Amino acid sequence: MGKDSSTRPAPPSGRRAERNRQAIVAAARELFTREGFEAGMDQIAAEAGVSKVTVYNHFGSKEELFTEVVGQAMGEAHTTMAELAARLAGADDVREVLLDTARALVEAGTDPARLALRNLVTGELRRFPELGRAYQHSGPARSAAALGEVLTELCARGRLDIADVEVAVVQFFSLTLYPHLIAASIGGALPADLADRLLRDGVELFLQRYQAS
Amino acid sequence: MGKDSSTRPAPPSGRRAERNRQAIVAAARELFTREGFEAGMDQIAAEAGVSKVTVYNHFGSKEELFTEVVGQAMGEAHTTMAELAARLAGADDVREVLLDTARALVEAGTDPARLALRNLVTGELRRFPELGRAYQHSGPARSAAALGEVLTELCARGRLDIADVEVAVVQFFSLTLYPHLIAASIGGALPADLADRLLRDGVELFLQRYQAS
DNA sequence: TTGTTTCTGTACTCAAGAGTTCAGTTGGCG
DNA sequence: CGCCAACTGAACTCTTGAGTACAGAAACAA
Repeated sequence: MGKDSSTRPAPPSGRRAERNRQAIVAAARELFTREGFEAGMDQIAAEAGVSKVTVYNHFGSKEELFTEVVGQAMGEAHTTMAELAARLAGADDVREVLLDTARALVEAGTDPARLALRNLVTGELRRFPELGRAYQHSGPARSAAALGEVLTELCARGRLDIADVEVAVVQFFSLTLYPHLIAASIGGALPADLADRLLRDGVELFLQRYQAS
Repeated sequence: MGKDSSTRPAPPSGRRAERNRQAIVAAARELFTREGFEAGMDQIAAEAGVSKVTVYNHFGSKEELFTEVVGQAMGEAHTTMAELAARLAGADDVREVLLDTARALVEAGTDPARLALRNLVTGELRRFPELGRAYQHSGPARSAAALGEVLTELCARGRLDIADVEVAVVQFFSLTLYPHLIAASIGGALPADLADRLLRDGVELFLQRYQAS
């Protein structure tokens, strides 16, 4: 009967509505990554070229909008790693491809927009506890799983010899990507030359341990 | 001449004032780490058992108080690493001591209060850009330098053989501490058994590469 | 003791920003 | 065309929290 008081009116639909929705999320993403969660709804609405009321028609609250933004960014993040893993799986020269993978991983992982979002999630963990878990699950965890499968595959094909794949996966991330994330988490960045040595040496270290003899 | 309009009245001095100052910083630290920068000044004053006005007599603003809290925590953080490095320097059995060092490092680095503060700094980077640099400089950078010296020393004594000490230092941190920091930065924690394998295996990996032959 | 500094408690100002209201407009679908 | 859902814009409410004012009490120093 009539309107359910616990259900808010369905979000707008239609051509225009869809356009607006996209614009809002894009604007929100832009502003959140640039100014943090402090970015104002008025500001976001303005940037999206839309009235504030429209924003609230699409997303019931700021929290909801933020969740949408972060959620959207996650899918993209994992895509990268999935592609990398695919390329790695068919490798002939493991060293070569592992180096490429590491390079691409670092490049993707140090993209300023992505880093800003990462740090944003970190900072708003208290406000969005679920978001941390979601981020973990649909980002890092899936990437780790993907890399794990590939490493297992490479073991089966006799290119690598890894006793504890779970550990090896973490080590690979640790030796390549993590130093950058750590630096970025306090607003810094690794000097280019150190980053380069770290990358080469990291892959070397990894192979020295796990390359099939 | 009288009072300089650009200079605020000197902070209170005296026995009682000192006691209060301590209490305020302690309370602020407690509340900031527990509730983030959103913790209210009223709340802090109450926790310190002091009037809000008193807080403002000692620290001109919330920003100032926050800076004081973080600054204070930094000194302590480095102390740990300095001690570890000292113990490591005189090592006979490098493997053994390296393992201990790693264990202690992880233990210290995963202390909830410290992690909370780390993540807090990450989240407030936009508000306090200097703080990131200060944190970097007086925490990680000093610790890295300390470990670097020790590794160099161990090379000189023929226990290790490291070509690029700067890289080796980062690798050591990466293989032991960083996975924990990364997990914590999105609100997670490594499963105990994985953490354990990671630690042992990390040290092994490190030694396999750098132990003098 | 006496004078000064510091502290208390309460009540206040002020600014910012989330979310709402509403009367009126516009885009798009049948 | 003609209707309705979606949108505008501007003014408005409410909450929250930083920082202040002030008059009186307590500590402390000389």
